[in-house]
Amino acid sequence: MEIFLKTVSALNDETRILLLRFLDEHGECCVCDLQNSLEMIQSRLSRHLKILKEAGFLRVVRKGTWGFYSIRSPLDKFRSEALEEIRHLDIILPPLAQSSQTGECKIL
Amino acid sequence: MEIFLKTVSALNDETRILLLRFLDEHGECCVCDLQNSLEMIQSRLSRHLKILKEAGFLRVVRKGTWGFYSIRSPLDKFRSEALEEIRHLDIILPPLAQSSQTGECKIL
DNA sequence: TCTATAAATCAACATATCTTGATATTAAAA
DNA sequence: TTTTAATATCAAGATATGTTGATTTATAGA
Repeated sequence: MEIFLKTVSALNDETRILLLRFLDEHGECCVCDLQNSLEMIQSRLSRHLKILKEAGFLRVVRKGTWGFYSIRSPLDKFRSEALEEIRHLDIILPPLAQSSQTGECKIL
Repeated sequence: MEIFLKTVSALNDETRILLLRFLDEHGECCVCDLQNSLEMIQSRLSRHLKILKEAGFLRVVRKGTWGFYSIRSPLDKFRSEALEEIRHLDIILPPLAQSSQTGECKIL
């Protein structure tokens, strides 16, 4: 029950749905690219990434001070059904701002 | 997005998960049987039934002053996946108290 | 070691959701 | 028509969740 509720409550937020959709579309992203792309302040983003990770949707790979988040794979049946559902929502996805690659990443 | 969020937020509550599981197990039930079976006060039950109905999980048939709730059928893919998930949670289901049939239904 | 950057966590406030008890609505029965 | 039973809705308080700005942690580089 707890795990199911954790999974469901992770889905129960517009910001997190957008995050899942964005990572599904663009693949692995570092936090600062997500900040730039989604114009979201850092603490907010970090919070939602953590919730999605702990609900089993995301994985993180750390490289130095950077954190790279991506959709966990494989997802179990229910989570991948949920993701499939999210794929079909009509969400306006902002483009990926790859400031991490251009070296212009100076948040704040 | 709105519909998906409504569906998900309907699932995001232990009481409603129990209700779905109970109705899935026992089939159509009237509100007062649910009250007796689940030992839940009336306003609380009524609220959760409404949320589940408006999220597309339940249907109601009225017969006089009675309301009979059941799992809506057919459910779309995501909702039936969710229900399937709920079926496999280990929830202790109270037995169905059919006070409506024995005529002993006098709530409060 | 000292500094700077990326990311996580904390504290305070705002908003949403759940619970309960009280009241309103509706339909059947007297 | 009046009463009663079943259900729905409302109002108030308690708890949970989201947002922001400030602080902390951790790592790379000077």
